[in-house]
Amino acid sequence: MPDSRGPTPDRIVRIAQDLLFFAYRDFTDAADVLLQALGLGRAHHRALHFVGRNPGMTVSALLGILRITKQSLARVLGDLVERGYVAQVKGGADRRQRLLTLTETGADLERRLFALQKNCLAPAFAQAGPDAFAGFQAVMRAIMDPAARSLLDAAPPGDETNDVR
Amino acid sequence: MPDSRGPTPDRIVRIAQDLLFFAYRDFTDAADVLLQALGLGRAHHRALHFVGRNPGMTVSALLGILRITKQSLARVLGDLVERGYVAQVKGGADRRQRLLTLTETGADLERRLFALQKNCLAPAFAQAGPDAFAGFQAVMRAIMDPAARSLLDAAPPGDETNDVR
DNA sequence: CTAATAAGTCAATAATACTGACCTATTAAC
DNA sequence: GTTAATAGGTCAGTATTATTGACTTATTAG
Repeated sequence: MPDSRGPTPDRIVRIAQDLLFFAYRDFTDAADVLLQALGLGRAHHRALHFVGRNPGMTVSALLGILRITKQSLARVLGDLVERGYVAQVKGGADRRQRLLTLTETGADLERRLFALQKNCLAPAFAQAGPDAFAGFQAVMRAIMDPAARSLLDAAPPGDETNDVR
Repeated sequence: MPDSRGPTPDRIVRIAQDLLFFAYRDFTDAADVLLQALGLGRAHHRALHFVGRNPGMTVSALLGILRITKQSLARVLGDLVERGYVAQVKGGADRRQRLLTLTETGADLERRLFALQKNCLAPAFAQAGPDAFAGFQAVMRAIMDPAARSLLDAAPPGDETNDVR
């Protein structure tokens, strides 16, 4: 008799491993041309992205998201501040904190990097359709650490300076 | 009047950036404990994974998938061969080729690493449901390079030694 | 006043990757 | 059959991103 069951659980996980590797590889590759032209790396892009998404965030919060050490972040953040992409201001409530924001130049760079990744992602979502995107979102959220999930839920909608209104 | 349109395209791309970062971060983290205990890194895991998925593949094919240089792969592959996880045999049709396969020890290690990632992924898929997985797959496939997509389609189903039959 | 916390810093090291140059064995093309 | 291209390997030097460990400065909290 034919096997009427769908793919086995292991098959599904195998497929997902491949999907995650290739999609992430090509997603991150998208911004590399611009980064390389500026002498920046992916670590800089990640920091720029999360500061842009969470203006006024603390250094600790950024460390928690990136899951790297303070010393690793120091180099990256130092570069970004030195080049005028990121600004640090003392916290109002807690003056030990250095709240991170993008400068205008930084926001501008982030938008250009965003545009490159949008070129990669937007056509994919358009082709797959809204239902597929909803499934994608549900799966990706379920894969990630619960802490990251609630972090996304708590995050402000963020500026949408790229949107045409 | 309320805005009846869904999220703007830019909003969707912003969300996807976060989803890709966090899901990939936690997916890759899952196998780290075992890798570290063995003194191996993620690069070793990636090589082991793709050789396991494509037994008898050429070195060139692996380089094309990983998108690293021959010299970078040399270290990783050298470690794996030296430790008896990967075997190289001369190609039959083209004897310049060194076809890559996992040894029994290598397949065993790969299964243990697989189990760790399965712990991360399988519950997520179970929770999200089969329709969500289909959407996830459609989106991830659309994100990746067409070459990678056809590579997945061409790939053999792979052994499923982990499956309970 | 003392503890803990937020952040920064110096130094050494590891993992992963790169460029460039060069070599061997084998296959393919003329 | 000589030549050119290909598959793979190797040596040397360097860059990026990350680590551990030790220590310092502000500032806040108990």
